[in-house]
Amino acid sequence: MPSGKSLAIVEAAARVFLEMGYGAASMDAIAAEAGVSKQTVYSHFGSKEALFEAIIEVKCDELMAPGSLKRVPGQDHAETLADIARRFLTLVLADPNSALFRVVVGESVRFPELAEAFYRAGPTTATEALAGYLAELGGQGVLAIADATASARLFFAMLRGDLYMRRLLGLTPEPPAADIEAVVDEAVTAFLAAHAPA
Amino acid sequence: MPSGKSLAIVEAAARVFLEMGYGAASMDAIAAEAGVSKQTVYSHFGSKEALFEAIIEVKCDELMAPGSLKRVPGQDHAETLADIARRFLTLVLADPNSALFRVVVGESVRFPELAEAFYRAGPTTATEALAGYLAELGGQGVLAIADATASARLFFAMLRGDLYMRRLLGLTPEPPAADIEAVVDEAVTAFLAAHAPA
DNA sequence: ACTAGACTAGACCGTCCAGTCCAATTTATA
DNA sequence: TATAAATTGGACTGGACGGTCTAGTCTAGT
Repeated sequence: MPSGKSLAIVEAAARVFLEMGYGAASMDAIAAEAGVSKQTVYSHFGSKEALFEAIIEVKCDELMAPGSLKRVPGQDHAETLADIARRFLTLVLADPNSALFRVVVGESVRFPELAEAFYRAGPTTATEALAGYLAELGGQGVLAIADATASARLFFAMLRGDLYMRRLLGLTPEPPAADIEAVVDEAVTAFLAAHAPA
Repeated sequence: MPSGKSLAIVEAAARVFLEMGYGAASMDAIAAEAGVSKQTVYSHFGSKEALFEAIIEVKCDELMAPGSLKRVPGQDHAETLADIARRFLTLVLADPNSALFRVVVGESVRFPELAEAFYRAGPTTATEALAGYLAELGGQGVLAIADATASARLFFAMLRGDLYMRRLLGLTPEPPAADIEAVVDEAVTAFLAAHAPA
């Protein structure tokens, strides 16, 4: 139960960490951003490391909260896949989330456990969910799926194309929906072609 | 013409920066690693920023030095694509290179020009080279290529799958050739299926 | 031998920052 | 209202680090 103060600290810390990275973020800046004294920060979270870890874990959880795989019943598989892809890309390319990823990558040497937590919360979870759906489609003969997990990974990989790379490097602002749609179309089309049943 | 000292500094700085990241790398550590006095570091490169930029640019150039697209004449297109993929993945997953990428991503806020230089040296160059080849294949009717650049990007995206992600997050050591081969096979197969001529 | 320039070792300066301490003040609770 | 708990703000410590400076060494070339 995050009281007002505690919540303010978490949110401020997230803002500062994601914007400036771990090294460049100072505890004074975080306290100021939270409108709270530094001592209060230290009584809620014992150290900078602990605060950072807490923030990253909270953000990882938030990232996965929107269940990312609610299927609409009447939909055919192409549109369902497009939906999943759209939701994935929108989430992953959004500003605070790509900033989070940048920070986790940048600090993965200093905080390997965080990188692992991120990997579990993100890629692993998403892959497993999609693999389940693909296995189902494979069973129905709608698609030719030899290895559902591998296919799920391939699907997400196809979505992490040039746009994703440019976001990762901070070269592009959050893209408009149309740009995302183009990537989704291309990936879904190619994926379906590559998994057409014999 | 890097004299012995200058070269030692560059190499030591590369090692330290890539291993520890920009923030955690101290100039004292770099000097010590180079077996050189700190003053010498400062007379060769005026500041930490300048040194970092120099190192990253050198590494970006090195990264692209192995021309990455020498085609063997008698080879069919599937094997050529597999070759390109193999070379790309081996390069990109190798230890110093993925460390470089991690650092560039992590510092892309503080050093946007470096991120841009990296993007140009890496993704842009590779994509253009492959797009040229794909356009050729398209012209011959070997593959159905509507947008050569888009297809090239898709090809590389397919290669940046789970293994790539795990390397990015520092969760896995440099993978054995067999692991790379599996990714190559999967990607090439899917890519060919998605671009089969009508 | 003389000189010039690169180099060394390490002291040193100023700054920044994580983390502590504390006296004063607010807030909550009974 | 009285008391306990949480918070504040700001001074402070200790240490790391970027960068400078200096006194002196090493090596060539002349």
